[in-house]
Amino acid sequence: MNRRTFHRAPEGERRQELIEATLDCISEFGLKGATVRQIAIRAGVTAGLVRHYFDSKDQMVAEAYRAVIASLTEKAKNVEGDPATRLKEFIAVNFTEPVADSRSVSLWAAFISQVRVDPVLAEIHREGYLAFRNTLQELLSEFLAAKGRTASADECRRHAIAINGLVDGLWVEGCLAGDLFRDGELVSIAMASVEALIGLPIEN
Amino acid sequence: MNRRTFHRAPEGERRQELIEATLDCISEFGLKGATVRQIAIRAGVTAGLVRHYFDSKDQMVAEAYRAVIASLTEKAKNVEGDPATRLKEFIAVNFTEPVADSRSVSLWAAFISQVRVDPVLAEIHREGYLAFRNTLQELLSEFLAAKGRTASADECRRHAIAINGLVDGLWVEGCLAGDLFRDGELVSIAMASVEALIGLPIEN
DNA sequence: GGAGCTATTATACGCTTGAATAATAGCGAC
DNA sequence: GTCGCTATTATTCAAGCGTATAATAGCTCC
Repeated sequence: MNRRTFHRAPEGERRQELIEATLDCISEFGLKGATVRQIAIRAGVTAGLVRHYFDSKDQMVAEAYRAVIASLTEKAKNVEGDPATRLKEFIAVNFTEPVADSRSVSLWAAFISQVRVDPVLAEIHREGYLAFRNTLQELLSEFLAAKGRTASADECRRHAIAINGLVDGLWVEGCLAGDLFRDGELVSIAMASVEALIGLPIEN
Repeated sequence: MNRRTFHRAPEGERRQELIEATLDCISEFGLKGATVRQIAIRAGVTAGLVRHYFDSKDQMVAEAYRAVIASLTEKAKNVEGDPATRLKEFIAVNFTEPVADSRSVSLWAAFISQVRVDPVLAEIHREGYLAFRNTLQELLSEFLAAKGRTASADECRRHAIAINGLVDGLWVEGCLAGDLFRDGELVSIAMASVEALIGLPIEN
C-alpha cells in the first residue's frame, strides 16, 4: 500500500491550479464533464482535495467563472496610448489570442447557459458585462471628445451597446467556426464596422 | 400494484413532445439538469420510453438542438414583402418573442458550449449559422439592388457577417439582461446600426 | 532531528445517472 | 369481442457523481 508522494503547494497556488483545471475540463468536456474527479486528475491531485479548498464544487465553479470574466476583460482594460489607439486596441484585442480562442468562447457559453439557472452566476455575469460596456463607453466618449465631436451620454451609451454587441457577436462566430473566415477578416470587418457605426475613421 | 394508465400517442407526436420536454429541461436546469428522468416527467411519461424513441439520450439531445436552430431561423426566413420590409423584419424578429427570449438564448448557449465537445453538435451549428448568414446576405443583396446600389458579392458578404454579429450580440445581451435596456431600445439600436453599417436608410 | 500542524491521500457512503430487460395494457384489425 | 402488435410502464443494474471521514506524510520551527 504505497501512498503516492506529493508536495504541499505554497499559499494560494493550489487554489489557482484547481480553478485552472476546472476551466480546462469545462472547455474540453463541457460543464457536465467537469467532474470533481476529472478536475482533480487535471490538477494532478486527488479528488478529496477540492473540498479542502472550496466549500463545494459549485463554489469552485463560481470562482472559476469569475476568473473567466476577469481574463476576458483585463486584456481590454490595460491598453495605453491616445484615445484612438486605445479604442482600436480595445476592439482588436477581442480578435487576438488568448481572447479570440475557441476555449474562451466555450467557457463563456457554458457559463452563460447557467446564468438562468444559477443566481450566483447571474450576478457575476451582470457585473462583468456592465464593466466591459462601461469601459467601452468611456473609451468612446474620450475618443469622440478628442475628435472634437460632442456626444451626449445617451448617444455614447447607444454606441457602446451597439459596438459591444457587434464585437461580442463577431467574437463568438469567429471562435466557433474560425475556418469560415479569412485571416484577419474579422478584425478588419469589426474595425470598418465600428467606423461606420460612429461615423468617424479610427486613426491616430 | 396499479400500473398507471396511458394512451398510445399518434405517429411522431410523442417524439415531438419528448424533444420539447428536453428543451424545457435544458433551459430550466441546464444541460446537466436535463436528465432522462426529468425530461420524462416533463413529457408526462416514464423514463424508459425515451429509449424507445431514440437510440440514446445524446441522440435525443442532438435532435433537440436541430429543433432550436430551426426555431431560431424559421421566423426570420418566412418574411414577405419588398426587400426593405423584409430586411427590416428579418432584424426586428430577433428582438421580438419568441426569438428574443431568455429561454432561447439559454438553449442556444447550452448547445454552443458543447460544440467544441461534440462533433455532431458542431456540424448542426455550422449548418445553422451558414443558413442564417446566407439568408441575410441574400436579403441584403436584394435590398441594395432595389436601392440601385451596386455591391460586389464580397461586399455583401462582409456586410452580412457584420450585421449577423451585431444582431447576435445584441440578441444575447438583451435576452440575458433585458432589464438593462429600455423598452424597444435594442431593436431601435439594431436598426440604426444596420443603417449606419450599410450607409443607407431602411425604409419602404 | 523530532514535534506539531495541516495539506494531501485514501477509502467509503448514499444517491443519481443512462441504459437494459421484462411485464403489461392500449388500440386497431378482423 | 378478442387477438396481436407494440407503445408504454416498472424494475433492475452498474457506473459515476459529490461529499464525508480517517489516516498519512510533507514542511516549518525549534
